[in-house]
Amino acid sequence: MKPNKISEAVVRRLPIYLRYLTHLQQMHVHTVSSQQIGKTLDINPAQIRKDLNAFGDFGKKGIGYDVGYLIEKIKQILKINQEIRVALVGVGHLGHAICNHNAYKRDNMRIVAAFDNDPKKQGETVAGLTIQPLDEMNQTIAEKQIRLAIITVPATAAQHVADLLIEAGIEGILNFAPVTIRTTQDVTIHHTDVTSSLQSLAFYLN
Amino acid sequence: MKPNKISEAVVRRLPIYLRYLTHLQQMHVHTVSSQQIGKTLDINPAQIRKDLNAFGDFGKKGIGYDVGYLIEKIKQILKINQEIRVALVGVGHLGHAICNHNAYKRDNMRIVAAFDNDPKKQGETVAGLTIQPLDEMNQTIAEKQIRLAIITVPATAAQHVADLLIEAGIEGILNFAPVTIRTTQDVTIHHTDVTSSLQSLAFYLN
DNA sequence: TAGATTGTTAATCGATTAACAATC
DNA sequence: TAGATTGTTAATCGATTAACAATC
Repeated sequence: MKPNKISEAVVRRLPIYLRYLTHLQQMHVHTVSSQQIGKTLDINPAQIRKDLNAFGDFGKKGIGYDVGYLIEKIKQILKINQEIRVALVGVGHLGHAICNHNAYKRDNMRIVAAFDNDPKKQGETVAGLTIQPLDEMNQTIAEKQIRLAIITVPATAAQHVADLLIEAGIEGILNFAPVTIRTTQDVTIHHTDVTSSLQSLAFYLN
Repeated sequence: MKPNKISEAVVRRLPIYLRYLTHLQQMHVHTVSSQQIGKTLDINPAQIRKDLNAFGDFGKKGIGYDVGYLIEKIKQILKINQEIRVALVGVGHLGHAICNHNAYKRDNMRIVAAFDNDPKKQGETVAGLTIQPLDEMNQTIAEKQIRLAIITVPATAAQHVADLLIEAGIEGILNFAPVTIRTTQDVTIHHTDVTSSLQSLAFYLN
């Protein structure tokens, strides 16, 4: 693996490659070219070759990429060749949906704890998990070796919840609350918000 | 409004600005500087001024931006100063959550139709909407003047559903299915996928 | 060998940021 | 006036793409 610094754009494309390669594997396709990947995913083939080559020489000139080998390599790069345990905070409609979706899928990102500050929800289960109060976060995150967190609380609570999570040692956060979360710590925070996404779509209306 | 071409990066930031400005308005703040916005949203102030200035001279030198005025301007730019009607296809856990969330919010992006190809779901209601079969899509989209669509069906069905929506005259699609949707038509397609987002987060684990 | 495709450089393109005159 | 802040240019930085030698 070449240790040049990797841009976020590349990191965001890797899961997209992985998803398509996994699909190819299920179709029993053993080899694929950057051109074929590019055509399917609407990405420039040179871009794909450059992205992959930043981590090593995975392809064969004149042949292409071995699907199974490339899947393994990308999983290594993304560090998802091991189970990554995830906590979810805020079991509203969206949190509920994400928990169920995750339980149904079989991949290495596993939600193993769910928290909510509503006493009425605490003790109930979602996707097989008992909903816990926020003050159990520290202990549970340590005990279960949870490294990532998903925030699906209202905007007003999001920063506070993030602070608690970071304090508890979480290394990355995926935030669905419509607010920008900030931190001085070395924690990666990705934002995603349905409303903002829809609003930016509206810009392109004729 | 200056007619230079606007990059997608800018369009994605506009809703973020709008969100914060709306917050300021609720706090009865009347004026704000690019520096203040930048500090809160973790965005370079020069970036913010440049983004906004691409659409007109909205600020006052030495003073800053009038919050209410800027909100109106951004809404105009995003074309959300009118109600935009949205269809949702695929009423699973996620589709359900998005419908409920949208019904609860009071903004101008309104989900007014929900479709699912499962006969058991058809006729049931979600967030006050009767779930309809896919073959009613064409008529409903025309009648209700629906312009955007949210896809929350499984990956295997997503491209087909997108083709139907585009055929029905939809102008933009927000796709939550873990697959890249392609089209030859002039339709904007944005992708968002929880699994991919989590996977890219994992890259930054120590 | 001929055709295909990678790895990689160089060129291009675009986005971000610094800096400052204008001006409130 | 002095301080603050925009609008905007120029500089910088980074990402994408074209092109092609290497080679399977």
